Amino acid sequence: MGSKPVMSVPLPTIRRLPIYLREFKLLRAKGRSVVSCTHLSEVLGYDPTQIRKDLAVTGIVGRPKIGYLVEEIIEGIQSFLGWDNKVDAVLAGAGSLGCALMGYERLNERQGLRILAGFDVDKAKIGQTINEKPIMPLSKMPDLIRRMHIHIGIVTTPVIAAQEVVDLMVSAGILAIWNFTPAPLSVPAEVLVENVDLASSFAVLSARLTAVLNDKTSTGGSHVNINPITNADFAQVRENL
Amino acid sequence: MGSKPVMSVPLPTIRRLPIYLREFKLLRAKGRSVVSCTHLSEVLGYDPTQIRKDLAVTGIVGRPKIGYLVEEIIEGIQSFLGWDNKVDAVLAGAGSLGCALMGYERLNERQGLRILAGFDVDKAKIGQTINEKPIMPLSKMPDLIRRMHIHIGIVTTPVIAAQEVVDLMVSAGILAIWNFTPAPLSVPAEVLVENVDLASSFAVLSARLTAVLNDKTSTGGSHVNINPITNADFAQVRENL
DNA sequence: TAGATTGTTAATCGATTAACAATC
DNA sequence: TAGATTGTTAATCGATTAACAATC
Repeated sequence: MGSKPVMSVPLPTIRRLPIYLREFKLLRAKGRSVVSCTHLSEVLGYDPTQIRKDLAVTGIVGRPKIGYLVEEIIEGIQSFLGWDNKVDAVLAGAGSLGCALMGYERLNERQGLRILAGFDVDKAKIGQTINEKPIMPLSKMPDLIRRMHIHIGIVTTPVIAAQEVVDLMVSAGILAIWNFTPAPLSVPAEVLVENVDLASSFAVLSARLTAVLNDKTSTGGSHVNINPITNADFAQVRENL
Repeated sequence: MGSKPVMSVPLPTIRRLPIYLREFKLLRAKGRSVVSCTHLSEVLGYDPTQIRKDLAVTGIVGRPKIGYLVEEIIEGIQSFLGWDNKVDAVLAGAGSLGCALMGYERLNERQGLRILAGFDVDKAKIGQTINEKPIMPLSKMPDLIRRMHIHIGIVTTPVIAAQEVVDLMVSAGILAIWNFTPAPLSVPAEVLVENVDLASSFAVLSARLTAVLNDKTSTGGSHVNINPITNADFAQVRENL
């Protein structure tokens, strides 16, 4: 409750908190009850001062010479992130990614995100259950959101359907959208959107790898496989089965 | 070829390039042949100056009064990212997320990432094919990486297996790792790692939503559903099937 | 031409890192 | 106590935004 307004907390800090949290839980499992930033810094590769600043947003204070109490800082991070209470969500688009998320128990156990149901327009999917969660017709979604006061909507539809589905979610009262499609969603100012953009992530890997490989070839380095694989190569892959 | 060394290009810029690329392709499909930053700015919500700076890294120059040639800038972005050539990858961990990625044709069509095969230790999965790509025993992975000069490894294993699998990949010659597990991987300095961390992404949504909801309650705002749903609620969900 | 739009240089903003006093 | 570690203030670094001359 005494924590700072979240808007003033740097986004990079928020993104790092789950990484600290995981490490603290790992250390707790190993029986450690106190941990110093020095130690965390070695494991995670972050600057110790940055770690202190990051952890400070939770309101938890460490002890000079000792470090942070593992149990206390775990509670603090979870409370800051809202992961100490279960929160309900709906998911739209029961394709392979959507179903993977519905079956992903860690979201529930660690992050407190409980996906109540998936929604789809595909008759073949409707009626199935994934991880005990039903897949229902999309037409039923707004009513469920309203009746259960659900705040979080997860979008794993084909990109073409994303905006339409989001409009449905928003008008039914959804406040936060976790968007797994590449569509740039338009929502009212008060609705939060967090994008998981695989293309953006892959771009980083790809651009840096391209630069590395170009460097190697231009400096006459080792052999680089520029050409696509041949049919013969593919036959070899199958052979290995 | 004339492009700047990628290390000097800001990471946020690289992450935005695929977003521009998608928009340019959309505009091309609509028959547009030139686009201005002003227009892009309206659609994507970025500052026009930022868009100009971002696009400049590709080496493509726009025309004053006109804007960018759609076809030219598409080529430029793709070339900068290395998406104009197919690149081969292997995937370790054929769980639901791994299989979703193997079946995700857009990675191949848009980003030029061709996943040749998936690897797993589960006998039940080995021998299956996803999207015409075989799932093979993990023990065969290093040999395939070596023989086909594969540079990219995708890690979708359980977190416990991640480091071990990455070690296998690295010693077989993998140069870049796309990590979908929450494990902080340790690799030699020359190996690139890009993490897709669902927990970090959800943390942003979650922390902001928590802050919003706390605000609402403390200012005596509208009803907020704090309590977990009841069994009766769940019965209602099922009823809707 | 006039005006829209570009690329670039300078100013601002925000996050990271360094320096250091406080403290158990 | 002495030394390790904290929290905070100041300095640095990097990204975004503003200002403006160049140009089709």
